[in-house]
Amino acid sequence: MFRAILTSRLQAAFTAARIELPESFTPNVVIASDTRYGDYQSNAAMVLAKQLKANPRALAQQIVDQLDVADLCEKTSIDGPGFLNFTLSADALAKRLSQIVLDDKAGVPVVEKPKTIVVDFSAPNIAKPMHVGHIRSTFIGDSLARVARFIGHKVITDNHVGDWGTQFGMIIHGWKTQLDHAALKKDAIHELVSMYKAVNAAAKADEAVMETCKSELVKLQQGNAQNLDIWKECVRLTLEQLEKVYRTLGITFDHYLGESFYNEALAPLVADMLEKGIATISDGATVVFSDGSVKPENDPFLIKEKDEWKAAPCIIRKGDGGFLYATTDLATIDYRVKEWKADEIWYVVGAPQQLHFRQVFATAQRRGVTTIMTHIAFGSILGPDGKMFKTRSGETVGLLEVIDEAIERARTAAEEKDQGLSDTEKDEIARIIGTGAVKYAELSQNRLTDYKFSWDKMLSLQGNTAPYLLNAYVRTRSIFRKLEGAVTLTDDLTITEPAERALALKLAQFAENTHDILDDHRPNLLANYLYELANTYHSFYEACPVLRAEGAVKNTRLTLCEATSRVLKTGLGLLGIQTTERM
RNA sequence: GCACCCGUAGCUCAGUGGACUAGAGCAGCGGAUUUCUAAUCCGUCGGUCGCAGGUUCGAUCCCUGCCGGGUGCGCCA
Repeated sequence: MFRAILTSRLQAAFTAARIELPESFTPNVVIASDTRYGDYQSNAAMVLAKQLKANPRALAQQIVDQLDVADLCEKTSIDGPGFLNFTLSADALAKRLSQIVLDDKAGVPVVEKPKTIVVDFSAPNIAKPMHVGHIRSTFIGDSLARVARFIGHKVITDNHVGDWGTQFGMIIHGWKTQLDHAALKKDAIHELVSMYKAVNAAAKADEAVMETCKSELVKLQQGNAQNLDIWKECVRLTLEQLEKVYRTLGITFDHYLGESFYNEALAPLVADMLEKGIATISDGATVVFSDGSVKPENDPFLIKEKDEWKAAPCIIRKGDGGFLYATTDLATIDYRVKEWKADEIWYVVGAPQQLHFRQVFATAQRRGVTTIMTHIAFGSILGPDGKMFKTRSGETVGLLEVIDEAIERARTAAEEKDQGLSDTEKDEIARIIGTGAVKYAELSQNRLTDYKFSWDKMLSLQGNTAPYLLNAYVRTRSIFRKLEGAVTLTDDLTITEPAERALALKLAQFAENTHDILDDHRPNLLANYLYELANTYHSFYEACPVLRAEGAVKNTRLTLCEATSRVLKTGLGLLGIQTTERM
């Protein structure tokens, strides 16, 4: 990576210039946002000057005098108040280009210290409607897992399905009284969900129904054979269908350890916490209170009410003996730490659950867990009216409906284009473009901002979308199909045209961009990068004929096409998006 | 009330470990095609980066306080 090399050269220059660096100071090099001054830049001299109370430009000059970057840069300059700007040489770019083409990771280095990372995402509930939030969790989690794995970490994906909870009281009651077996056979999830909704409504209206549901739940929890069988069947049917959905989306999990997997661990866990004094009994429930180790305003176990900080404990066992979400989460952490030796656990779960995770993480830490636990939060998907899309209101947007519609639109577009493809080919291309469009619509956005759900935007085939990126890829492949004769790609590269240079530079930056994604767990940085790359390639494509060129120029351009092809395929793959040779 | 997230162009959104004229897409307008796939490219129109202070040579970005929207806050998940 150019950025890493420049950083270490800068470091060497500080040493050579005998500038004493304060502790905690490391020179910082970034990709220039404005290429007029250079390709990479550093504000190290300015930051350091402030700390040393020196003149930034003079300090910058001292550094530049000792800086050895002749093999990389054609120009190094000091601009403005003391910025160091680096302009790469055409040779360095050409060399880098050949590395990208020869490397099976398109030039992305692996991390020095691989970690074991558990990624917890998707987590649909059995027999409860999937809400649109599952779209975000599923795509963001899958992409982050792919990126982490790609750069060398050991990644374990775990679908923590909601297969045990209060919804089963209603489901079992519904199963016994109003199940439509024919409908269940046809579409299990659909029938279970509509049954759940019907019973939910009935229970709200009629206290007696609610009581029956509760008693069915208690029977299930006590191990009643009939209820256990119904529960098992529900889980089996739902998982079967879910796997089909995941297959369509190209998403896989290493494990499906749902909530029920931890049932046996809950009672001992609570007992242990009571014994250790981490938990106490309060109003009949078992809870965890603040230990006063942090300031009240940062304490997840406190809440201010009328100028007074009051306890907001984490409940791990209800007064009636039942366990909760937090209890299961704590048991799950134990398992992941003990069995999988997780260094990190990532929870890709909506922002509203932030407080819950802060409590759970703090509790786990008190129990001695040192694994890094991160809540990778995301915002809500809003309806067209700008309000929350909520399942309770009845408005459910099925993930499958969205995907199907997207595939159909892509199919229509493929039909209109008519590239002389067979129906089977068109079907496959429509699937890739359709699912890719939906995934890209999600992943190209900052995960924290709420966004408005829009069919048109999600399914659009124009603008900053998956089809745009795929089209760039298709253009690279098309050239190689028409190429006659063999070419040794990496021989004799000569970068001269501005469009060639811009593309080579952009390609080189795939490495930095890929590594940056995990700094803040943001796949949209990769999406943005790929969009810029596709855009740069399209411009290059218009400006620089490839097949009509000759000699070293043709060779260079073909290498640029090949590198673009690889980076796009690899990068889209990290977003969970497949590529297609034609479209 | 307290905590967290968000507030950037008509619409939908990027961006920033503090710089130079704040970027895209869509929508609008004007161009480019006997094509290496136009699902493309080039140009143009469009913004006091919610408001007010502070730190700074310099703030959309950091700090404080407001305003607006959203979410969460003891026995749901």
